[in-house]
Amino acid sequence: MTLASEPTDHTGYWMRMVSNAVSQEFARKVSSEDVTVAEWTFMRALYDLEPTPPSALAERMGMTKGAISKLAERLVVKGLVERTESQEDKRAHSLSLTTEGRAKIPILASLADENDAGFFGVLTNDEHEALDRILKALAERRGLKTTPVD
Amino acid sequence: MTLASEPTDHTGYWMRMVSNAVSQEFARKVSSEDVTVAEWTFMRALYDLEPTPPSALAERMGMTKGAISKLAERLVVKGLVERTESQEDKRAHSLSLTTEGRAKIPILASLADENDAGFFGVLTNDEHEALDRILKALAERRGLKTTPVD
DNA sequence: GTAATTAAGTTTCCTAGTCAACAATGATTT
DNA sequence: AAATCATTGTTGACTAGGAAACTTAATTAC
Repeated sequence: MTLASEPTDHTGYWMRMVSNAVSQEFARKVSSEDVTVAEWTFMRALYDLEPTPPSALAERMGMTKGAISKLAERLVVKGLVERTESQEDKRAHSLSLTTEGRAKIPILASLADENDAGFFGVLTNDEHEALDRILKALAERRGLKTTPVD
Repeated sequence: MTLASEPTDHTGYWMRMVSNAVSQEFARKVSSEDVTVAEWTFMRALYDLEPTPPSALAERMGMTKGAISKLAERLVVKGLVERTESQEDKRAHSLSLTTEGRAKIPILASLADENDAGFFGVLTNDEHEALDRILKALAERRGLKTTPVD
């Protein structure tokens, strides 16, 4: 017997290898639009939810409120997101995409489509379908829910 | 038609969600041994290669030499890794596990085994085998090679 | 109706990477 | 043998996120 199992014996090893590669390739693509993957994830969530308080984004993205606060600030500085003060609750505010931010959504979305199609295009249809099915089953059975950022 | 595809339409989305969950769970487990995932990956690579120059680890782990330099330093401080000056080349040195570091390998390896088995244990054998097969095919066909850290 | 508690966001400090500049040494050219 | 060029590893400036302290405002308890 050996003292230590091989890392390559683990599904998690291959999972991370592939996942990192997809993300890195996507990061490279979105950087052409001067946006990071986290920023895209944020904007895409906002597109579905706007106007929404930062706390909802934190929940959805599985990030701390501190991280969301800084991420939002970066996007405000870039002119892609704007804050609106709440009248009922003076502590709170809501976030929305600016016109410029909203205009970027379809562009970034098609980069995301392209990236996924390109990366997983080396699989046969059967393989691709099986992979999707198994990943979704895993997420379901393990009760995963937050939108992955990195 | 919609302006933007759903993130959940992408295989990469589910991939990241699952991969992040495995990593986070593993990070929690290894922290009980006062080690980070990057540190474990480093030590496990060293276990196979020692004594080896930092540059080889950087290559294997897909990290910059700067990152490796700092990671090695942290492990030296923890007493898990040691440096040996090279005689032929005064710029170079090689890294090895200390006795203490080597003693941790089987412990951490079994945490890794446990983590993988536990996480993917919700899959049927057929699903698990299919997942492994497809991930390896993907890595192969896309020419991926570095040991994933995070 | 005031005090204590809870909630929303921000800020500070910390960790862990990248990238690029660097010092020191070694290799190559001429 | 000197000058140039390449390589090894470290350092410093910067980025991005987490944890927890903090500020301000709202809610609850009494």
